[in-house]
Amino acid sequence: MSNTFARRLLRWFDQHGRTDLPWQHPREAYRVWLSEVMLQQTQVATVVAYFERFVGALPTLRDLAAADEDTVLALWSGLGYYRRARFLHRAAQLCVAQHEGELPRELAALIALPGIGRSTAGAILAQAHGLRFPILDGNVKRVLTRYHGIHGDPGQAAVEKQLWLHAEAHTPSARVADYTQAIMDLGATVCVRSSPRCEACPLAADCVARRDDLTAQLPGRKATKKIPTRATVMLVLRDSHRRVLLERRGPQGVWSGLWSLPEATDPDGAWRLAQQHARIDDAQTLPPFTHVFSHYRLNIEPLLFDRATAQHGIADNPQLRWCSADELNALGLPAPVRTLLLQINDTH
DNA sequence: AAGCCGGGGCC
DNA sequence: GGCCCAGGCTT
Repeated sequence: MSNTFARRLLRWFDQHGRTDLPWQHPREAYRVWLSEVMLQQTQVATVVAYFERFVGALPTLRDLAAADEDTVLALWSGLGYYRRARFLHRAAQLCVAQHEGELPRELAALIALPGIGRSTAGAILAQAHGLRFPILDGNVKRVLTRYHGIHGDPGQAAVEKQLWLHAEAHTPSARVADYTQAIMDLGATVCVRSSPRCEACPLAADCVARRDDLTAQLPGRKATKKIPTRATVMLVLRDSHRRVLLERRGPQGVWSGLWSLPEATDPDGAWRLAQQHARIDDAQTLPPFTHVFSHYRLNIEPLLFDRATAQHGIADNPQLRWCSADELNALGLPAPVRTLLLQINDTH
């Protein structure tokens, strides 16, 4: 094999690669796909428990396709980027309708499914089927920008195009599944963002960043932009049975499709809204807290309306429901809302 | 090309 | 508090 890059990487993988990840046993398409989607912008250590719970509840693609959306979102709750779960669900249903209940084995057909881009499609083909397709995720971008000494933000189209060419050139035709895992493992455990362990790297001998002492500069970072702050009042309407009123969020915006607390822009609006849903006597202001998203920070002021009496007609609205603490577990809730409700249940 | 979409871990 | 992480979709 003239491909010394892949050969060195595979030799390293045989000694130091990760072989105990749950989606490697068995390494089949549905599990690889699920892991890839969960791992989009979420770290391995966080994903493992979610993955095992998810495949425990929905072991096959057909199980996923047949599940209702609340079940899928509940299994996803806490992972974030909930659109990923909705795409996953829809893609599974498309596979049942169009591909005999299996993921297609063609790149274009995979990319045509919602939530699967070129890199995720490549990972599925390479890992599950041993087909020679490159991937280009955050780990591979870091390894390649350093190895080839490529400057600039890897998110820029021109830089990314260059990286795809390198990724393609390095991918071997044998042991593709192991190679794909190997280059991700190298990025995750050796060629890490800060203080990479170059002394342990099989590619160090001809790595440009290593040679020129540029590992701290590469990969280039995009200019940081400051994020705005928004505010909201969250209504905790609780009845005499300690059930809380939840409202399903719409299809647009953050937390789409999740069950959350009714919201108002200010305390006056909160009172008006609360009175539409229930008869109430008093409100208790709870400590405000901040939740940070990637693109803005949200100041949350919780307002507890205890011993509320539901107005008639609420039960007829499918977007509203009174929930006991037990029922919360079966629903997809935003992480800060889940945390808030657990705290209130403990202390009030 | 830029904006949108969560949450957790780490320093 | 800033930054990053097995990205992809929409505008």
